[in-house]
Amino acid sequence: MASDDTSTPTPKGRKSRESILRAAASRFESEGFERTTVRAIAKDAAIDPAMIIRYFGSKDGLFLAATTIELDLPRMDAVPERDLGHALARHAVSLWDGETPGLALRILLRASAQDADAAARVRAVFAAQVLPFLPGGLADSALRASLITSQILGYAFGRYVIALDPLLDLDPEAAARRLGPSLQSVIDGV
Amino acid sequence: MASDDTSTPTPKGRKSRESILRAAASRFESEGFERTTVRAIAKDAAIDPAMIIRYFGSKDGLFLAATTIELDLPRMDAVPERDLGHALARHAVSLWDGETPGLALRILLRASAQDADAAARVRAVFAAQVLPFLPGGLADSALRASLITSQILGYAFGRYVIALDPLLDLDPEAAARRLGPSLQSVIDGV
DNA sequence: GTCTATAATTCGATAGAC
DNA sequence: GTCTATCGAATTATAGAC
Repeated sequence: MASDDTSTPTPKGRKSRESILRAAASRFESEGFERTTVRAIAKDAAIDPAMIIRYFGSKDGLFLAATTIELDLPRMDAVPERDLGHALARHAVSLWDGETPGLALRILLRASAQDADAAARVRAVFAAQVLPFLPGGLADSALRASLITSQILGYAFGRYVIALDPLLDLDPEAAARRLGPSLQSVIDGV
Repeated sequence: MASDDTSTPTPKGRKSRESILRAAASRFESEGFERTTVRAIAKDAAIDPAMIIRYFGSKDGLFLAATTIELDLPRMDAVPERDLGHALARHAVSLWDGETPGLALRILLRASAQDADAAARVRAVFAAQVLPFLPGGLADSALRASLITSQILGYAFGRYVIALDPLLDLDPEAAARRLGPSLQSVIDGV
């Protein structure tokens, strides 16, 4: 996966670049990486396929650009330990929904089922997002972080990939209310 | 996806058919459907690629044959409601591990991230496996079943797809012990 | 039942004109 | 910066000899 990128400072180039990224993200989300063709993205973006390679170097480079995620760690210092599950649930539910960074996360989740690099990036995201919020001195913190990660991934997978209807019907607050106790049980468990 | 299948009653044909299925399942699990080529399967099975098409009609047909799952519903009538989470966890953990039906489930899980049909089959499997074991008269049973499904899928995804190290280190009993309380909290929740 | 040879597509990526 | 034309590789699937 080459990460270099032809810089295009002109306004026109920038506009094309953005329309490519939008089209790519949409295709990657709905069809996955493998089944998405550069040609289809180009058609959606009303741009020549050759331009995509020019801008992003390769299909892999485009994928990287479309799934670069910058996450801001929320402040949870003030959250009492018994409310951590619900706080994490609220954070996760809102994170995965919407365009930024939800879309990139959903793309990455789907891709991680086929690509080892994408899987490694998912692991890295969660290692940075979950572990820091576990109470200090908690036993088995790495395992608990993995269990919490699994639950959040399961929620996202059930909702956005498998499309379990009852999950799709949940609004964010209701989802957090349902997810919270299960996350909390991981923290409270022996 | 054509499901017809050239019947091959001869012993030699049967043996070839089985070696193809073994090789296919192995490839599908480790590389996913898209990146697995009929040629690679044929090479693993020491058989000509044309034979695979002859036996299974198409790559899709082979995938179907390799992921046909027959699940026996465990008896849980005698399990008290407060132990249901742990019982479900034990059942799920052992189901996903091993060769039968674990291998087919793991293949299907990976494929469901890319293929809508596979996703539908995963939904169907869980609808049949989880819903019947929820206590009668429980409110929001469809939603609770989906939440339980999500947790189990998350566990499987974290362990077998993303490969979260702390989960890989768990033996079946320890995994069930960790998973149980979280599943139970879905049953106990308001 | 098995294999050789190849058809028919499709894809990512490149070269080069404008 | 954009597009036309095309290359070269890889794939599934088929036809037909043995």
